[in-house]
Amino acid sequence: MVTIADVASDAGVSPSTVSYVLSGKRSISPPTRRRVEQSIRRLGYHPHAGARALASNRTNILALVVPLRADQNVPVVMRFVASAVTAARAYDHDLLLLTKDEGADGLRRVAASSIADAIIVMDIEAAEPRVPVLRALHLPVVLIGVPDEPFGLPCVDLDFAAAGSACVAHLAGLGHAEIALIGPSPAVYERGTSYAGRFLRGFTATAGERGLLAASYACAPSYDAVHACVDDLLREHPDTTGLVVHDEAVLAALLSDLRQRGLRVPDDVSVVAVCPEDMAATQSIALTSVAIPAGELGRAAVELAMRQLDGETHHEIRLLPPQLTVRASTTAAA
Amino acid sequence: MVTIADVASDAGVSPSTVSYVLSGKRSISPPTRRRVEQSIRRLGYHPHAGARALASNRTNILALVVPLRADQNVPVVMRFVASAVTAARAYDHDLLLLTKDEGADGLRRVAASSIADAIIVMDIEAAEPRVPVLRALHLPVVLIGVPDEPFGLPCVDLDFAAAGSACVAHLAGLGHAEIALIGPSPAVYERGTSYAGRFLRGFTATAGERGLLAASYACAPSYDAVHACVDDLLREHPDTTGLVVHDEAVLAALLSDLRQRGLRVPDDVSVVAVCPEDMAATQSIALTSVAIPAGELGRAAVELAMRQLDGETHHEIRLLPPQLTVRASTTAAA
DNA sequence: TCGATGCGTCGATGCGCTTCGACGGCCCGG
DNA sequence: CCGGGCCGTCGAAGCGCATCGACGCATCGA
Repeated sequence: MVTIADVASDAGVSPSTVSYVLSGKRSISPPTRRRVEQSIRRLGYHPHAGARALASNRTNILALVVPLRADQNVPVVMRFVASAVTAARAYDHDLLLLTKDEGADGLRRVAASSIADAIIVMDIEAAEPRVPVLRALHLPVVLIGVPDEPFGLPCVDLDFAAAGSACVAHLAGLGHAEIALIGPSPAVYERGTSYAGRFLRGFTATAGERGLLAASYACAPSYDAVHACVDDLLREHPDTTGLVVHDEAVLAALLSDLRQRGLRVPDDVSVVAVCPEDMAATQSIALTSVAIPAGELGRAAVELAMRQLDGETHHEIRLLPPQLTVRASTTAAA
Repeated sequence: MVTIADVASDAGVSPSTVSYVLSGKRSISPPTRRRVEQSIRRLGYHPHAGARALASNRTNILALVVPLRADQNVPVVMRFVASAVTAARAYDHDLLLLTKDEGADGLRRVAASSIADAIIVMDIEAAEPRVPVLRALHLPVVLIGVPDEPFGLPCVDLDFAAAGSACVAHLAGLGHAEIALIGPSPAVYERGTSYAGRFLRGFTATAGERGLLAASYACAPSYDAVHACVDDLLREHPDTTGLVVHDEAVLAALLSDLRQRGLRVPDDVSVVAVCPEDMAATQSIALTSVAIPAGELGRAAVELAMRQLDGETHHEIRLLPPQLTVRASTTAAA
């Protein structure tokens, strides 16, 4: 193994000088710096992560706690993870993956063993039980999602209320008078995931302001459940002409179900989806949608973490504004 | 921070005794062990990961290199990651996530900085350029997928040749005489991903043995591409009654396309899919399928890694046998 | 009864790095 | 021409742990 001492003797300097070249914490003369950098490259030196962590109390590792239930929203989680690991690498950090299953003990373990410099937690519930634990950790934390009581913990999320609002406003602008929300499966509501409620509130409030009739359904992501849900919807609100779908897992089934019923999109029903961009574009019809900016969220979360590591204690709640893109699935009401 | 010295003085023993209690590498009398364990629990002691790594040359971290292209096979990757992290935890290890984007340099970095004890690499291509690098790393490595030249590196994968074979055998058994394979998008073949070719070989060989007419198409995962692909298929092989779909991204689009053409599944065409179990069950019709055992693969990969860390150098290539489950999408030929 | 054996525990050492204080040489102002 | 200050570099200490050799005590056979 190549150590800092090897580099030092190769470059004819002391180990501490090499360290300072690497960290930039003291000024080094250009010629010396150059010699050291050459030696580093030539020997392929990389500091031993453990030794560095021991001496500096910094691991250059970010922990990310993700939900790995299969029922979850897999593509969104995956995109989030992808952008987080990329963003972390841009700050010269690595990403350690933890599952929600490990619970509070897992968080304590990670903190106590100094395995990571900060923790990013996805899938935050409204009454998030991990919040007190996270606060007691004395470690930088970033939440993806907004619990009812964030207690000063920094949060990042899509502004779901505004997203619900935007969907309704779009349909209202097209002259639709009766609309319905097809929300995520009942399980999501039961779990108390905060975004579902926030979206629903934005949806309902704006429908009220605009004077629209607005129903709302929760639907599990299976063809049968979707079929039953649409049955209910058409029975209870036969004049519905606008649909807002807040669950990407349901999209394919819904579009297929509508087609089988002879309901054309957008001629008979306009559909607005809340889903990742590329998903909206690759359904059987290109969907007007509010994007779930998983990539931006991942980046933002890492940024907030890094900022805390730099000593800023800027306990903000950053809600990304929704972006509605009009595609082929919505049109003016008849 | 609670250190081993704190535990030691709390329990009235020396630090080394605490260490031996933890590692079990020397025998400790039951009373002492009990006192130490109590102190550990009471103080909430967890060894400092960096210090442990420095002293023992073991990090208790496994690195996992995943492809994070969006075009990829997201649900399968996610399942794999999920099971790998769970399996790793069962061995008291954590999972560090790396992206394929980092390439060979990333592998060298991880190895040189002793950040992980072993590396698991997904998305192996037939002519995998990373194989020589991985061999030179002097670190335990496990490949998910089988390159043309594994050179002694342990591999885990589904036996795709057998899977292709099983699909054909199932359709042949039902009396289908003319079948077609709808394979992954041309991009996958171009990249030289090894599993696509192996599946195709199994498919073709068994079709030959059984005397079936077998065509094969590569299809990108979009509704348009699927439509065009089915156009070609029906024009060139109008008597096809059995379809093997080896790309889960294409499934929903294909089923929807067939329905729109008035082709009923399974009455007019039988469909066998290669996809994760739950995906097969949640399409518009429950699909006869060969499972992609992402969970088992993740577990197996971690096991092979741990085994190498235990000193075994059992450079095996473990191909999991395919499991075909008959569901509602296949029936006897007319 | 005495030496040999083995079990349970301890102290010291070192893993590779960061960081702090110190020091020598240089430049500048008086 | 001399002293003070600054810049660039070095040496030493210590981060928390695993591990090795050593040691004391009890046990057993001769």
